[in-house]
Amino acid sequence: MTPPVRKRNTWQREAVRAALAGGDGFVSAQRLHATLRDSGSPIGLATVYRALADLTGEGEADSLQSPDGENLYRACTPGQHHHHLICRNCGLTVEIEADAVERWAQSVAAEHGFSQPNHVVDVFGLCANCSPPR
Amino acid sequence: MTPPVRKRNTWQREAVRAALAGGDGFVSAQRLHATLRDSGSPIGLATVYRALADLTGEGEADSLQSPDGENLYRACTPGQHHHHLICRNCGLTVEIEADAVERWAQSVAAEHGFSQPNHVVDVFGLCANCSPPR
DNA sequence: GTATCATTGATAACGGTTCTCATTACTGTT
DNA sequence: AACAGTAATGAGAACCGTTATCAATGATAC
Repeated sequence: MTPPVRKRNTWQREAVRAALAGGDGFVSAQRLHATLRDSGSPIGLATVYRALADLTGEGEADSLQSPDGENLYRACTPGQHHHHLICRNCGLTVEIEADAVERWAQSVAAEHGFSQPNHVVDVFGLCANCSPPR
Repeated sequence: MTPPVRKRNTWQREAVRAALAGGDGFVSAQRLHATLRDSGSPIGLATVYRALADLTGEGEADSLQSPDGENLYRACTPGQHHHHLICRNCGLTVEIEADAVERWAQSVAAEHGFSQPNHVVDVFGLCANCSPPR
């Protein structure tokens, strides 16, 4: 029914996907753009934003808000839902299991008559390396 | 040692505190400013931001980021740590106990060598009134 | 090859927040 | 009560991340 042409394959989109997959922790769109530019890609900033939004929508990337209002992105196994432990100094990210929290969010929401719970559960801290010596 | 003059009492600061205490759910700084202005206060926007930042720092207000990047504020009993269940349609807010989550965040952080966990745990959803009929 | 139309990218616009700096006014002292 | 010192204020500019605009480009179907 729907014509086969929905999304076109462009090297730009692929470059963003690759750059995201290559990175370790969460990256901001701007940082990703800078990285790509430094690697020689003449990709535009707007395109990076668009690609990231698409990837997030398709479940190929995970996004979250840093405490200072930036949107951060990270490659992510599709469809899988999990949370993160992020070092607020170096950006190191650990994916964490949160089944318990998952259930808790659901039940707490239901308990108060809320539907479609969209929880935000992320822990920012200092990783072992970045923790103060004492 | 430190001179007794640290913070001055101004009607502006008090007005912000009062407006915050009067409100029900979370409010954005801009909305709070508009409300104050509508009530006749000639208070400036920058001052509202400063007052909110101060109140948050002193633990008299709670702040969180809405999913679209705004900072929201709410009066809060000092020193008490809790989380929120927020209706993403009407803004209704319910304070929720999260002892379990609290402990979970601590242990998960410690488990991975992280210190000073600063967790973000908030649940956005649709309250009973705003939920779709079916 | 050609036509179509999603995608791109430079730049402008936008919205929230912070900064600047001259002015105001709270505070402790005289 | 008047004063001096100095936080605090406020209008507007500056900032920063993000989104919209729109002409040019190029991937895809035929």
